[in-house]
Amino acid sequence: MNTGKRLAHRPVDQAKQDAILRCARAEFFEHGYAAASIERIAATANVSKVTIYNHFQSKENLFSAMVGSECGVMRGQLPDISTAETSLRTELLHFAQSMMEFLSSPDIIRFDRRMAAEVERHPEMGELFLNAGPRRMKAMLTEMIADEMERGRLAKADSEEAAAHLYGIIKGFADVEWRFSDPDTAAASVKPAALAAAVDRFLLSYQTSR
Amino acid sequence: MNTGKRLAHRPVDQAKQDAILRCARAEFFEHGYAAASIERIAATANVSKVTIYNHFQSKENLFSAMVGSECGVMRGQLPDISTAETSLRTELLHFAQSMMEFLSSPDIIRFDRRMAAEVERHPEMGELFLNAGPRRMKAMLTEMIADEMERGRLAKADSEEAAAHLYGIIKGFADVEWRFSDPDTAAASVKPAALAAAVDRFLLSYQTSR
DNA sequence: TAGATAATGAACGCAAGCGTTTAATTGAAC
DNA sequence: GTTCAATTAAACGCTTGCGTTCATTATCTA
Repeated sequence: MNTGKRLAHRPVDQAKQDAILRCARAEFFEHGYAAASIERIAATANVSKVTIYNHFQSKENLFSAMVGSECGVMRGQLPDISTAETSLRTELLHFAQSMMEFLSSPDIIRFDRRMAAEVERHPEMGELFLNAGPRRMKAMLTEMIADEMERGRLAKADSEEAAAHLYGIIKGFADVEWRFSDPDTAAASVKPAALAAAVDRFLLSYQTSR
Repeated sequence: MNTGKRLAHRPVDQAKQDAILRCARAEFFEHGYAAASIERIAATANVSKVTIYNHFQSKENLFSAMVGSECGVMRGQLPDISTAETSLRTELLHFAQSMMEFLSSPDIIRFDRRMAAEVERHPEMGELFLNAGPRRMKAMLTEMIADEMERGRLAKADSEEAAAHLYGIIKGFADVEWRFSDPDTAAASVKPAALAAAVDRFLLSYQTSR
């Protein structure tokens, strides 16, 4: 029977697959879906156009694959929430810092921009992205805050709501500026003093009274 | 000499101008700059393609004009900050309400998406948009908060920073969800209770102690 | 009514780019 | 070495769409 067993004499070149996805990412990010050119991707990846059509079946498909892969990468880069034993303020500051570093990285900004634009044509990709990024981050943050409430370092309240408040107070207007300015200078606009101020304001309304 | 004096015998049809801009808006919003079609705009606006090229000179130009006009419209729709004599909490609630209504309207969400995507190719339009919308709102909010600090209903602090905190705590994760989901259902997700909670948290850290 | 301008429709040249086909070449597995 | 899928380059048909030209029609002012 030989069910599915590969008897082939030449395996697929995985390096090419990766190169295609990498170059597709760059092309789609720079030009958007419609204006992206498969032929340009092929040229950049040093690959024949036919090879692209053999691996992925269409432009649509290639785009989906790229987004899926990118979401995977993003998942691995989400800011981690420290589990070290420190003061609450230090813990929150650390989160604020790594969250803002993450959100202000040019890659994430460009990805965010493109996804927002393509959602009109591909609503399911919006869901994909939300689940891989923002909602994941929200869940992590909510859990961390719920823990702190349990532990008594934060006043008991709706942890999901508190997570949104912390997230929002840290971001302020920053993300808006980032999305409409040069992504390569975004990270530089993150001021540690502002992060501290935001965290302190959050603590003022959520910290348990002593 | 006849300096600039119009001796013409048939005036430009302003209605057509407007129709073109209106349809251009729809086309650009739905397909993005690259995939938008001048011919489709002409057809939708019941106008000859040549007429479009007579009024605007190129696709680029038409896009710019559309964005400029749209920014003007947006300016006129920004949430107003009440000057009525009410309690601080009521004032802030009113702002929160109208801000969220504004930001969650499908038009604004779609405009935001498209602008973010086109900024890569047209950085100056990002500035245009920022100045017409977000920065304007930030300035209004900052002023309102500075007034309240002056008046003593809010504790003295950096008013710009406080504006960012208020803006952020009200928004929470909402704008992210909006940007990547169906714009037509966004407005429905605004919960008055959540607005009140956000405003109350803001007041907890900024209201003058009594 | 005459003269000038606005608007139209149809066709054109041109470029880009998708997705396919073909014949030829490469290279790992056996 | 033989085998056979993976890969390639080149060309093709096809569609879309920009921006232009031209002859024609509509509409306003004087």
